[in-house]
Amino acid sequence: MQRKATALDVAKRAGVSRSAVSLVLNGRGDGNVAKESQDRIRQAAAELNYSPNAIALSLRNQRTRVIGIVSDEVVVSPFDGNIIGGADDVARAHGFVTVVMDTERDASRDESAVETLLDRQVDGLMYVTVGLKPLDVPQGMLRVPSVLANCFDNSPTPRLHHVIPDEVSGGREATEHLLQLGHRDIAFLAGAATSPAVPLRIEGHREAMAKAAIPVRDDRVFTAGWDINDGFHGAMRLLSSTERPTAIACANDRLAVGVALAAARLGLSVPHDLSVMGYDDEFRIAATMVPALTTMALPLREMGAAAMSMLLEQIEDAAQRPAAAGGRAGLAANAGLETMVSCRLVVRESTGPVPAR
Amino acid sequence: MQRKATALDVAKRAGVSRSAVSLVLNGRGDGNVAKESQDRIRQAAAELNYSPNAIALSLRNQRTRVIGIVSDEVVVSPFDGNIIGGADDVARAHGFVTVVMDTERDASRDESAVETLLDRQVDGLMYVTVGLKPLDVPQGMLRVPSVLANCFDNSPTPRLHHVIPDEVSGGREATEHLLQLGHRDIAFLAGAATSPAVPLRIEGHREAMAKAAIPVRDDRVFTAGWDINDGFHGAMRLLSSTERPTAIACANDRLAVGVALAAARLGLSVPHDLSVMGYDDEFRIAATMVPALTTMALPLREMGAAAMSMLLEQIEDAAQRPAAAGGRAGLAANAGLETMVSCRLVVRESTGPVPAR
DNA sequence: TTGAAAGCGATACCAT
DNA sequence: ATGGTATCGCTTTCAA
Repeated sequence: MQRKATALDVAKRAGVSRSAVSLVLNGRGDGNVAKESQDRIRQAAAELNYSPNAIALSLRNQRTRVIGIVSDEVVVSPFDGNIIGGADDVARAHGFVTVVMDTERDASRDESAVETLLDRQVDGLMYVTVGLKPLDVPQGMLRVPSVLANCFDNSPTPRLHHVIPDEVSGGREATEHLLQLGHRDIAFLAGAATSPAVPLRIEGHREAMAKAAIPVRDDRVFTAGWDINDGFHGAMRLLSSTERPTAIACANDRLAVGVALAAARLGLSVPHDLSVMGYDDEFRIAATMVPALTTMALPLREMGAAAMSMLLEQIEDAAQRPAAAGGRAGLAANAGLETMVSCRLVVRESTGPVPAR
Repeated sequence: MQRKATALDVAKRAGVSRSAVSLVLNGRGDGNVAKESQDRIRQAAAELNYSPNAIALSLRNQRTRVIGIVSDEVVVSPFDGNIIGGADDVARAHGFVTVVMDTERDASRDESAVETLLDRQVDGLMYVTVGLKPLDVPQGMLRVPSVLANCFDNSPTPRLHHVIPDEVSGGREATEHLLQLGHRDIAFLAGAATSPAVPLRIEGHREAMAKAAIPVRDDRVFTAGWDINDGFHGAMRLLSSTERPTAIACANDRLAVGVALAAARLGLSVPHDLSVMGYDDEFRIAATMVPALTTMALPLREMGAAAMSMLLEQIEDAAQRPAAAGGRAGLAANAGLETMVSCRLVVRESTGPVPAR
């Protein structure tokens, strides 16, 4: 509760001026301050347990070293969470702190969240979404360096850089894995039709099938939803017919749990009678399922890290070029506005060779 | 990228002094500033889209309206996340912003996270953990108003207020629900032995059984772990014997998923042949399981909200009594250091009447 | 009713 | 080598 020591306290104790304290503690003592004074200053600082007041620093330097993150649904999601985790790692490594505001899926709170952050003079802004989606970029994000993670600027002329997973190749590689195991009759249980990720993954699936010269049956690919019960019902439909697929690729791990449940209920063994693939490599689900799920891991932490690196670079650039040239020049010079990060196949126990006829 | 308007800009535009602007915009215009000037000021502010610089405000007022939250594992957890969500709601309603630092289960980062937050002059601190646990309180937390959520001060003489769930009654009510359905042979699949929540819930279970005058068999209560596979193996052990329990209460929902999986594999129908209970009401799991899980919901948001209210009160108190009386007086005056929040039974489809013999 | 000035904590320039 | 001073944006007291 007692007040922290200030630079003035340190100066008094060391018998020097505030300026000297500032110079020494910022490493520019040599050549400016006598060695003896330096020692006294450092000792005094240590004794008083001095560390500079970040607020005063921010006001003075006109940079807060704070990055604002707006998320549509962090708090209940291992997805957003991991993106933010990856972003935070990078930020911390550069001496930045992140403050995240969650709009809890209420898009009308976007603008005000951004304004709040802007009032606090954040050096940059990042918007993170749970699932891949187009975003109506809040106006305020155009006023400071900003970046998008897992979403993209939903405007005719995109203005912000975004980092997204490569869903097409994710879908393709998932199917390729199954193909390699000898499967020919592969069903694809996609997520909810509203997600832009869904058509992309399906596209990947079709590419893989085409390459293997296997026709894709219409009744083997459909949108189900994202939850366990959706997977369960989809699987029941797929598996009840006599002519059932030998493998089911799912658009996320919870769907795969539902599929496994259905299989168990039908007396089908996974992976012996049926191979099941997940997607996401969801924490606490995929690795501990029985059997453990083969899945396509979303590169969440990498995405967050990439987005933050990008953002920090922009901020650095803007600081170099003091208030000149309209600010966005640095970005325009970039190769493009899009960074795609690859998904990663994780092979576990829920997939296996196609059963003998 | 262009600089924001300051109070000075507004003053110039309205043809008054900065002081006038400050007074009017803070609602103390009447009696101090001419009505005419007030109008001009408000209009100028609107035109310039003025909002005060929160950093300058913080420095001036010596309060930042920022609450620092340290968490051991937010980013991948719906648990911490919901506590923080509840806390953030309350903070926002009072004009505060939260900044959360995640230590990612590395306790050695506690102190430095707290120091970082303290350097940024947070008005208060809150520590949140994923599971109930004793906490070695970081020194820095004693220097500003602080509160603990889902953890408690692990020191001979606790100093910080904490908010935790009432695990004993949670365990008891779960078992009572099963008892009411007619079950007599009830197994209890507890989590990992290291969690302090486990003995508490078991205690509740025993209380309920005792009240119903049913002896608890030693082989019906054991610690399994927290994951799907743990539930699966525990259930296989329980269900393979000819004399199997008619109900299994689990210490979390993922265990229950494992149990359901085992049941399906053994050809047992839930809830017809076997009732299964979860715990936590985990988002995206419990409600969408097949069958949907009856579970004991942890009052996460309520806990976060209660903790934040508590904290904000402390901060208010401290502000009233300017630097006087050693600061902690307000807390000591409190009834106690502990707030317990009840769990809530959520009945869905995985529990049913005991099967006829 | 209004404006001038001090001060919050730190940095950087400019005299000395 | 050293210390005084202006400055960041804002609130608040005090004099006019």
